[in-house]
Amino acid sequence: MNDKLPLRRATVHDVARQAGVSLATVDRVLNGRPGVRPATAEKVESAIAALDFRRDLSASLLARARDLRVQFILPDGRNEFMANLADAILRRARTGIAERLHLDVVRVKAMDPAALAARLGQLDRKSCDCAVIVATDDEAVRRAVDGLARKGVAVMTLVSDLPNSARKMFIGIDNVAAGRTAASLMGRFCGGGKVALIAGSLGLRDHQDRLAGFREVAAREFPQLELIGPFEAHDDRGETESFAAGLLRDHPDLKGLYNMGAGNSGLIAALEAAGRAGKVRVIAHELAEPTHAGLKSGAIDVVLDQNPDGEIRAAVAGARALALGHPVDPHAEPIEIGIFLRDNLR
Amino acid sequence: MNDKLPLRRATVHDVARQAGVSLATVDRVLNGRPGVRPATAEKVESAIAALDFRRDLSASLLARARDLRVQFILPDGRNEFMANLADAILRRARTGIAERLHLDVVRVKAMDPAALAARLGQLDRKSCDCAVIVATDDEAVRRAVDGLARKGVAVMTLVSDLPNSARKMFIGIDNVAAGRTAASLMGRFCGGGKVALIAGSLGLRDHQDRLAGFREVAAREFPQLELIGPFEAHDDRGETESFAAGLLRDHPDLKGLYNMGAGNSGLIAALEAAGRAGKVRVIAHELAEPTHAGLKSGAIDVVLDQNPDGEIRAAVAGARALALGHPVDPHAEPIEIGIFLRDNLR
DNA sequence: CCAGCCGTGAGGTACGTGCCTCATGAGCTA
DNA sequence: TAGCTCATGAGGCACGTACCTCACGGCTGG
Repeated sequence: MNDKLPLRRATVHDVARQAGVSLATVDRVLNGRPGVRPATAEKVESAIAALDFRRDLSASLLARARDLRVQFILPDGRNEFMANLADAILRRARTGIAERLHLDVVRVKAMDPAALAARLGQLDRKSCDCAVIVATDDEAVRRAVDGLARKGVAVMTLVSDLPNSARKMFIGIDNVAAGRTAASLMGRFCGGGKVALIAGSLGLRDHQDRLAGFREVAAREFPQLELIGPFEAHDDRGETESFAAGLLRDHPDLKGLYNMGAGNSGLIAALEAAGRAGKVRVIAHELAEPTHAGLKSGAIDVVLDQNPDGEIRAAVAGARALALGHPVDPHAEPIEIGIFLRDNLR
Repeated sequence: MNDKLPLRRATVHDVARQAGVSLATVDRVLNGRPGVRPATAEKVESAIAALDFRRDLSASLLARARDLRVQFILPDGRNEFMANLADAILRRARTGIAERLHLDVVRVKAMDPAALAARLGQLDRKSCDCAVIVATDDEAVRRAVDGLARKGVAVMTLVSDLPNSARKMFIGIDNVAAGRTAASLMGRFCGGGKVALIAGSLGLRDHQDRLAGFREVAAREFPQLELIGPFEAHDDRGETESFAAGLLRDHPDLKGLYNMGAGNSGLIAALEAAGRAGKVRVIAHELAEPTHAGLKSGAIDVVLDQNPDGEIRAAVAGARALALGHPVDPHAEPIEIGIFLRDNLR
């Protein structure tokens, strides 16, 4: 009989009783509605603390009778990683529907800050609780993010961050660590010799970070490596292919190649055309169709990956926390760097 | 006005109307209660399909007014990985309380099938919706699992599976792939030479699998490696230390060492005592305190890891699916093999 | 002194599902 | 044909929270 009481979770009713106020007042405090004297609010807060009350998520979502709406904004283009990210979102959306979670994806022109800012401007509180963007580091985007925050829409950055803005959270890997890891593996695989570095664009924060990490470890632990580059191939298949072809021609003794950006299918094509696939140690990023094939064939040795499903999971968890008004650490969800060889392909 | 209708999710009421039956009948079908003619059930099923109805999780949990109770049973002892797993469960339990999720952990004597079976026998429907166990491959355990299933308690295996039992699901990494990965890295790091293999026990399925994977790739891709062992050190720190010490003494030319089991602090101690830390390539399993330290100091080169938080997340998701009667693929949640070097330590 | 505002209490409905009881009618058996 | 079982309908309460209206008393300013 009374043995069930200690097992029961505290409810708003318990809080009201404990605080000596009415249910309505507890409700006002809990949901930040006006009309409560600070002293009264204080009583409620301490009752909440004393009872260890936590709002019941199920009931809460049910009572609002409204989905949590999360709007993802990704760059468009032929970038396989972004396509995988979009797929992961759609997958999550299917199971999310049972948890009152409505996920939506739009693509905007890649590397076009104005397009991203404009799309952000169209969002509002009614249609969207949280926007998740792959940020371009730009003033217009920063202003759009801050504007949205003022309108009450939480903004989260994904993959690429936007510091000094009103974004509530960043989800992504530590790209400096990824660069360090690449250097560490490359150093042990090659021993010494020439290693070429290719980036998408040095204007992208994540590529910059990878480069910095690689250089740091290469200099400290593998001084016998001779670094060539970095070069920019703009995440483009064709450009990467022709560039890599030239590199292989000019350096018959090339031992290793680290591609920090996309365009890996071009890279593989160049290696195969030169008959050097499997002879040059290659480290690339993002496990997508081309890199998967490259690992299998032996043209690529290692792929460093940020798991799209994991990132989406973290983003959704963050969005939910933000929407429910929980306090959130901007970098609370460290995404693990996936390392793939031919032998642990998923 | 009517623009909201297409946006609304279907409810049981909609299903009832569409199927031309009452709410009660829909409820009977949904919850597998008796008293529905097959033909009628069929009508309900097709209405569900037509409307794409999914039971609202929030409402469902709320209505049961009852937590989902998940009982974890882990081996006891000084195994750091199991301790980390227990910590991960407690962490998850704290946030789970808001989602009507009650997680509990008990430890039973390690490598003692009878103890595990006995503990399983104490569970029942009332106190537990789902049991999650690190299985020992044994007949008594298998019988206990099957008995529990008959009592209506779902059983899930974690880390180490129990095939040919009534367990509904297995959560863990692909240990054969882990072994292959270890061999692939070891081969590239060493080039050739003597590599020693240490397991906890060859009676453990996961260690067996790792061994098989390692041998497969070593034989195929790195025939110049000379494999020594496998030896059994029973996941014990002291035993591993003395054994490794002997190994290092007997083989001054030892190039690599793959420890498939626990006891890594002993391994590191032996390496340091012999002055060979950093000179022998070492690959170990599970990122815990000793292996973390080993990576940092350079005594260990690579740690293959199964992320405890990820495994618990998958286990909880699976438990929820099982409890709600969703169909579940026994191996639906592939856990990624984490690969850690000094450079991407979390 | 009264109008007006503010803080608060009281009580209700709704969200979608789970689970219960009771009634009804159809089909079966003896 | 009485009595039975079984499939189904009808309806209601509960879960814990969100959000609404209305009322009441105290306080303030003019």
